[in-house]
Amino acid sequence: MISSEVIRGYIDTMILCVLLSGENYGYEIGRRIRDITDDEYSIKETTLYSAFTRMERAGLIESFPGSVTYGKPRTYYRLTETGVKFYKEKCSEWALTQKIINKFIKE
Amino acid sequence: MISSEVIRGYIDTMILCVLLSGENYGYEIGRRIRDITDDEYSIKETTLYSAFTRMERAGLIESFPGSVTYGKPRTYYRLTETGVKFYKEKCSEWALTQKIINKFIKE
DNA sequence: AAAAAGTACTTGACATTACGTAGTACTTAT
DNA sequence: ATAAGTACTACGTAATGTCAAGTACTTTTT
Repeated sequence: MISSEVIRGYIDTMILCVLLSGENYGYEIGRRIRDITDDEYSIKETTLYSAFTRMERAGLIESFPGSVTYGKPRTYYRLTETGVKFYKEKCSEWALTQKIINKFIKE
Repeated sequence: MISSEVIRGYIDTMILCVLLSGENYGYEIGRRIRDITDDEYSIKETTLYSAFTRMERAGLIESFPGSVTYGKPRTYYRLTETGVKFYKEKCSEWALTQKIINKFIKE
C-alpha cells in the first residue's frame, strides 16, 4: 500500500475521474478507487469525505440526497462543468509533473 | 510553472538526486533543480532550506560549512547512507505512484 | 564612492491537506 | 440478540510548502 503523501494533490482527480462515469456516493466511490487500483491504493474514509466538502465548496462537484438507502442515508455527488474543466487541467498537469519528476529518478 | 501541491512528496527526492552527483550547497542546488527541469520547475528558497532542516533531522543528509564564500557563508550538504537508501526507495515508489495515478487520467 | 544587483541563508507565521480517533445511524447476516 | 457491514460526521493534529521580511556579504553598475 502506497503512502499518501505521494498521492497528495491527486485525490481530487481520482474522485473526479470516478464521477466522470456517472453520479455516485462516497462509500461506493471509495470502493471504486480501490478496485481501479487493484487494491494498490485505498483512500481513507476521512480523506474522502473531507475531499467532498472541499470540492463542493470549490464548485467542482454538487451533492444531492440519494433515494435508495442501505445503512445511513447516502449523499450523492455529480460533476459540475467546473469540475470537468478542472479534471482536464489536472490531466495535462500530470503529464508535466511526470516529465519533471522523472528527471530526478534513476533506473 | 507547475503548482507545487503536486510535487509535494518529491521535493526531498529532487534534492537527494542533485546530491548524488556530489556535495553541494543550498543556493546552487536550487539552481541545479531549475536547470535540470529546463525552467519548468523552480523550488522556492524557503521550501529548499526548510527541506534541508527536515532532511538533516531525518538523517538523509549531513551539513558542513563551506570554505569558499561568495555572499553569505555557504552551508554544504552531502548524502548519508540512509539518504541514498531513501532515494532508491522513492524511485521505486514513484513507479508505483505513476501506475496508480495513470489509472485515473484520460487522454 | 554610492547604489544596485546578485549570492546565500534565516526566522516566524500561516493555509492546506491527509489522516487518526471516535462516534452516529441504519441494514443485513449470523 | 449480536455482529458485521454500510454510510457518514466531527474534532483534532502533524507535516509540508510558501509568504513576508530580513540579515550578511560580494560583485557590478552608475
